[in-house]
Amino acid sequence: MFTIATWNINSVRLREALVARLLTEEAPDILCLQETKSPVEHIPLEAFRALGYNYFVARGQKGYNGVAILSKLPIEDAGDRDYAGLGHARHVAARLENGVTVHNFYVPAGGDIPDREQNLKFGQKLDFLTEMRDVFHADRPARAIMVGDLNIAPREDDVWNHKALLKIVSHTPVEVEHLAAAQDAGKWVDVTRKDIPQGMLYSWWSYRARDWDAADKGRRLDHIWATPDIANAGHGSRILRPVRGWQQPSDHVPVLANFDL
DNA sequence: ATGGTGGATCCTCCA
Repeated sequence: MFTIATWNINSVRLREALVARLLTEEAPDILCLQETKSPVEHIPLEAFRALGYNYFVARGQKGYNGVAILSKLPIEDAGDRDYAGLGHARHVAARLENGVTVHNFYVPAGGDIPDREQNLKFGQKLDFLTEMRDVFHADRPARAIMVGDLNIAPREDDVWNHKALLKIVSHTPVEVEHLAAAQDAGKWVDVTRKDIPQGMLYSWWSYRARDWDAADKGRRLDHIWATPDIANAGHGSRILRPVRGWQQPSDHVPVLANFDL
């Protein structure tokens, strides 16, 4: 059995101590980070190595984006793809010794206006999702897990108020449709919702709320999916809401799942 | 309806 976690850290250099705290308290075998906001060579690895995370695969750039995979289990670099040709570090993959491939994604947020005619970034988000669909369709993944900040809350119970968010980027029908097409193309199973089918689930709360905990205007933007051949091995999903209350937190919290593989 | 916060870097962009 191994545990995998995904967390949009919003600067791994600023929050090195928070990463170390998660690794100490939860000890996932694999931690996938997004928004590292750092060139790979400047990611602080010593504290993570000291905790047993001796394996590391990442892509980065200065100031923006960036994805990394820290692992206690041996992994090898399984490449990346520049989805939508943006030149951003938003995807990296790793392979475990048992043959499982882990994809770590950071889907573009998409700006504020949900219209590709008025907002270039929204179109780029849709194009990114369309290319995910096409890649999964052309080469159907097997024995694969895909995690990350997908920047879409697909279900009505993945947001604090479905009706109020229908025109808010991250929950518009067109985004949900594009995400569903990518999910369907790979036959991906939403492991978090397989394990927790009922009830409101959030993994992100805005920095802009006066009191994020009391207002509780959250969204489930961070996901763990698996291909059908291994999806039933996934269990014990959880979202670590208290992490949002840590000192100088990320606006996202870790999402975890176990796999009996 | 609006503005609210946070991070990195450049003198503003992105979320």
